[in-house]
Amino acid sequence: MAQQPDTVTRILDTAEVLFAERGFAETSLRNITSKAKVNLAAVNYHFGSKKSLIQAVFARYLDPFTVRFHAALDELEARHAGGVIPLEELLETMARSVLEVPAERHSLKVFMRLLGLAYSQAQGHLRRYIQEEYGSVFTRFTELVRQATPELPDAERFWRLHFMLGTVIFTLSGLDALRDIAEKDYGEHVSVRDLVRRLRPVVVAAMNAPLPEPTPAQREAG
Amino acid sequence: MAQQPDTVTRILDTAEVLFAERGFAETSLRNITSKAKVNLAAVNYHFGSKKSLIQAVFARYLDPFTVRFHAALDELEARHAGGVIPLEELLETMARSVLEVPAERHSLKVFMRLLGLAYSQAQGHLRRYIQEEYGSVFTRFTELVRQATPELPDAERFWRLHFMLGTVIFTLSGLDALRDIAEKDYGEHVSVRDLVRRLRPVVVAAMNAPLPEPTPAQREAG
DNA sequence: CGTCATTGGAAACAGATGTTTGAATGTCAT
DNA sequence: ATGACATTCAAACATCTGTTTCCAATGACG
Repeated sequence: MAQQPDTVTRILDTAEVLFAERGFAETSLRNITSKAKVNLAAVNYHFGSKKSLIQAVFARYLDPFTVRFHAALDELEARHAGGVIPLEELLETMARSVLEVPAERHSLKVFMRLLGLAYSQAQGHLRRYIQEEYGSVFTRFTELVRQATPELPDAERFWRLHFMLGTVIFTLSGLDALRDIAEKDYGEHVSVRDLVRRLRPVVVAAMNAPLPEPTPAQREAG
Repeated sequence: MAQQPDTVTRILDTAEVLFAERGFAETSLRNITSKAKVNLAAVNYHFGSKKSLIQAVFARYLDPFTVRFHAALDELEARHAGGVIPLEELLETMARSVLEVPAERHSLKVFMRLLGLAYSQAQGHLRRYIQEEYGSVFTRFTELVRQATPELPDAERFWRLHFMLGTVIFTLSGLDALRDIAEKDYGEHVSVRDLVRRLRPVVVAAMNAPLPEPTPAQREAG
């Protein structure tokens, strides 16, 4: 009877799916525990609180991701031996790292949807937790992007990176809904890898877009 | 004592702010009514239910928006008299219509944050409501975009439009958090108009990006 | 001035929520 | 087998949720 995974794993497996489908506030502990076939108290026993459960769900994705991404960046830096890494390769590496992690065990859809929720849901504790726990990888990545795009003003690069973050998270986290529309309208089934293929030239073009016209004030000053 | 706006308006004004700050599920009717200084029962009396209140909050933004946007598109079509409207002008018109509406009475920040929530929150009823009520403007807009970008395959244009929708909604709905970081790191205060200025070349470049490499299967077929 | 429909408000409702409790059960090393 | 420990379980807890009820206040109209 111990053929199925242990309680902690069953809770996490169920919770991540329900969270991804309905959000955090809209998913009760009773939803989770009944579907996972564990006792209600098990969540508070193993995780302490619902907040901690949410963070644990994220950690199970983000911990392996950061390890892999750091390793991939190490290898990339070694390959270019002190030189500048082209933007395309940086983006490619990030995409590959994101795609690899959930492929092992979980679904990319869930992963991206969770990331989307982390940004959009109130849940201040989550943003803080992710920032403190995983901010360093992002910092390392943005520094490499800075070297790859020396002609971009810092502020402009900052905003464009976030523009593209929005593109990716929004698209992949709302994928199910969009996929339904796309399939109905164009009869074309869209896989995640297909979407990444479509995203690549768009993101590159966006990062390399011409600078915006300066405001009148800036024109006068510059 | 009737100097302040009536009950319905006070409820809507308060609700939209709280919804934008904390999401729908995380905002209780008691939060709203106590802050708006109206009786708890007033919400159910005037709106019927919390769901309807949420929809009413959206309607107060989207109704004027669709009117203005349709009018702006009418004018644009008349100006080009049957010819094709350039993509830049279409995007420009959309941006102007979005910016105009909340300027009158409410904050753009709230408006965009609500749009972001409409996509990310579960709230199936909301997506359905918005789609049914306001889908036609979006359809008209996308048809004009189709004429402006005849070289793009339909599916590609569909996805790129949603990529850009993600860029804009994600950025403007998480604006407060991003603005804090940007100001801390670059000392530069960022207004919404400033952000729109930065978005313009990025969105245009993204829409005009080269087509993605075909998949091996497509290469073989095509 | 009196009538009556409409709007406002305090209280109560039924149900759901996260969390805690204390006993029962299982699992090992001794 | 016994004792120590970790886990599971059913039940209760207090609190919060959206909604409804019922009565008082209000205001328009004959």
